[in-house]
Amino acid sequence: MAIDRNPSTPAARRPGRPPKSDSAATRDRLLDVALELFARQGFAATTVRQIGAAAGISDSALYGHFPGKQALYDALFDQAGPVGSRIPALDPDEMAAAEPQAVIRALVERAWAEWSSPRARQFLDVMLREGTDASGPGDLSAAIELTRDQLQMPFRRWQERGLVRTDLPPRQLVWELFAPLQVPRILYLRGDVTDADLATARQAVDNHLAYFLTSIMSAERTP
Amino acid sequence: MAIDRNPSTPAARRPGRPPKSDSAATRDRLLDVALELFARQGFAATTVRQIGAAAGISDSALYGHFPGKQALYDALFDQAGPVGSRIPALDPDEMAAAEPQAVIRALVERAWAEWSSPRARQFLDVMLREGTDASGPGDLSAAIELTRDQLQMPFRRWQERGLVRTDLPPRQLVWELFAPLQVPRILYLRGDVTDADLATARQAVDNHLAYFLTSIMSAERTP
Amino acid sequence: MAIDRNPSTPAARRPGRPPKSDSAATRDRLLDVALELFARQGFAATTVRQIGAAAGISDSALYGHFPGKQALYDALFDQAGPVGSRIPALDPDEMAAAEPQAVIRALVERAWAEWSSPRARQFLDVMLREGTDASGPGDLSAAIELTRDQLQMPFRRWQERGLVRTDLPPRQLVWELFAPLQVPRILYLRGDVTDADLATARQAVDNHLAYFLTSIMSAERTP
Amino acid sequence: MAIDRNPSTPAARRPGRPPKSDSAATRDRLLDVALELFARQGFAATTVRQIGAAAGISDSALYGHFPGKQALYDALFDQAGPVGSRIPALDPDEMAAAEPQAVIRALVERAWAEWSSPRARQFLDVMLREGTDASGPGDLSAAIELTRDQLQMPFRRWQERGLVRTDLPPRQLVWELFAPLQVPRILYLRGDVTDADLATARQAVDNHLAYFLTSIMSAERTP
DNA sequence: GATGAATGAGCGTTCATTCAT
DNA sequence: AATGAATGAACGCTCATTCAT
Repeated sequence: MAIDRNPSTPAARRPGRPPKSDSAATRDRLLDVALELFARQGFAATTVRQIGAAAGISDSALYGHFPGKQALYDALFDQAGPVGSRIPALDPDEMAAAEPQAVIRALVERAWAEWSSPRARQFLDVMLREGTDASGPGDLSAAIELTRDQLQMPFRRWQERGLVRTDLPPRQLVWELFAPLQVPRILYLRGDVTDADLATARQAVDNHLAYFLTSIMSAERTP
Repeated sequence: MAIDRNPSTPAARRPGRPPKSDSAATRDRLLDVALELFARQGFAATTVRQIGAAAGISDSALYGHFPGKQALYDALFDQAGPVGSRIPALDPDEMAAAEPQAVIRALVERAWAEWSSPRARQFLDVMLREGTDASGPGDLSAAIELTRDQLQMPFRRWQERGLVRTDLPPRQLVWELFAPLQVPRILYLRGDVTDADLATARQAVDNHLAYFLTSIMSAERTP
Repeated sequence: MAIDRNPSTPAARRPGRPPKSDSAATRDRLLDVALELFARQGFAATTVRQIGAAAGISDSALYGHFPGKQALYDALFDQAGPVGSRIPALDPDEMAAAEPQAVIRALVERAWAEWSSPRARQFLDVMLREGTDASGPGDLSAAIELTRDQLQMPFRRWQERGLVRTDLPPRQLVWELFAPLQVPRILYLRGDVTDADLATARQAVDNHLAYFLTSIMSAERTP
Repeated sequence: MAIDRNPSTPAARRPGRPPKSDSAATRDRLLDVALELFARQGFAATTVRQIGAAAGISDSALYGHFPGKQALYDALFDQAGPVGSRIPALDPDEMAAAEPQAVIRALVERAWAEWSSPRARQFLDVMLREGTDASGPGDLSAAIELTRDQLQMPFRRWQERGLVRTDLPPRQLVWELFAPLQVPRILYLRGDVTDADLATARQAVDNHLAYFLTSIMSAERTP
């Protein structure tokens, strides 16, 4: 029968934290929700409190994981790399040896798969929005150039084998395949895409693919 | 000799003109500088103080011309209409009757002139940046559709006269001409364009034009 | 008979300011209350909201008068000059010609008047508290040195006339008069002085004065 | 030979010593670094993180030793006692019997030794800075009073023996000896003292000592 | 039509403190 | 005895907006 040694305790409950924890998971959650909010509202219009709330923590807890709002943003892009360059490359020699039609269809399919992923759509939103930073639309441009470099060799081989038209340099042929695909991507494959948007974008991709394949068939042309 | 009835009047007041200092001019100046700032920094990151200062008035004076910051933004887009639709149309019958090559070259030239104007570049920046509002990239999409509508007739006529390929519907041909041009536009024709950017964009336009013209020439194709 | 063009105005009252104004007066009030708060609590422990509230405005309005909290602090010391140097100087020649006793009594009286003013007491508090800044106790030191410079001439003259002891340089005699007076000042003449404090300080000053006057009388000494 | 009951014990546990890692040592380290930081930056501007880091533990570990930041501060002053009272007393009878000159020189030497110690300098800083708390400059005042009490007896004896002037009460003579010494102390013997500061302070002390000794010599005076 | 003093909401960030481990 | 993830309060400051002049 212990005597209550402190009967006059006013006992106002002080701050503290409730239960649980998991540092790495929280960090990842912060990155996820931040990407989504930056994509939807832009960096400046997204508040630290929103990010915290969406991740299920208070705003001040965020500072235990990142030094600040900008650092969160930077971490997002460090982790992502050049955004458009994610089309998984096929083996160059294999491509050169195969039929152009099949190879090109496969490449476009891969681009589609990459671009329509939620993460890629959100990164695209942020990239288009935040023009001033290092990670502006310049990234998109760099991604296109990278693709041109990677694919010019197979196209040259196909030209040498007489499978595709030879009146234009291979780098331009790659451009004519991929650059137009960025248009449905930019117009429809955004963070908040609807099913209708997806269908519209897919239709545009298929149409362009058909046009491109018929346009590069070898034929006599007068440049 | 008229007697000066008011010897201290610094400027003789002319009869036909209302005395108000310059309301409309100030309003226009506000729209101009706001567009420039929104394009460069985004809506959220632009303050009314900045806009006022750039227009040569105090921030509170802005509220004499617009009910608020958002209203200024809205007025900008009300005044502009669908952004990409500004390609001055040629006469449809004239187009249909002329040589495709010459007409298409002229159309692209007009698009280039429109897109490279400072105002159009700034509007593009704002549109790409502010995705949430009514005036997001949807406008770009609408502009492309509008062009497709306006130009499908001449292409159909050319098809009927055997001047361009017939394996694809005319609306798609228009798409294949104009949609790819949006890529250099979006990547390089921004508010803060440099001479190098301009040259790069122009080169891409010319390259695409040459490719397009050779690709739509009538020829036998197996779809 | 104007028609009410806007009968559905919901008219939620938005922010705004109530009435009145007077820029310079508000600025002065801010300086006053800031000095008092800095003296009582220290710079770091005083919040901008406290200063604003004490001056009768909101915290954000403060930024219309000063660029920030530090600027307010700096303005306070720019306006004040070296804190201890405010003892109004007497005319040097007049001093040298007069009786030492009377002159010295007058000087101490002036120092007392200056040091016991509310403003000087508050400045002393702040100075002693904020050791890191340019306006730390170094100012006190500078003030003492200044006094030594200003008064050494009359003491030398008195020495030459055989009115005060000659075994010590005049600068030290000045030190022995004024430096000890800083002790009651520092201990009792603070921002929150009570009547009892004032009396204690005054007693210490009088005691020291009596001691000093008898100690500097010319007499034979063996150093 | 005792059998090791716990073969995985990394360190053999010695019988007589409590197993707690170093509680008392950590506590002392916390007090030390807290004093230094409070002296340098002030209480409000010093964070518990800084204190913890300087003591080699995390901030939350501090709460295992003290209930909070304020408690640490209080512990510091509980442990210290009245700050200026640390001048080690000489034996009263011995003092009264000896030559005033020698005794006074010895006393001043002890005061100097005490005041120039790092710990005393840091306490002085904190005391002057934190005026609001119980441990403000009132402590300094108390210390001076204490010294006056302790030394008035020897001075009275010297007066009775005709060795020092009798026109002033012994308590004031003590004041005239020690109070002025607080001035170089406060101005120069701070936490961050430089060698130049030390030399300046020492010079002031020596000058005052010489002046005092010649001023209290017995002589006929007319009050 | 314009100014400038003022406001209230809210922002990014810091801090003393709590608690499960 | 110590850690580290978390909290809630508060801080300095910015911003869009109001209103008397």
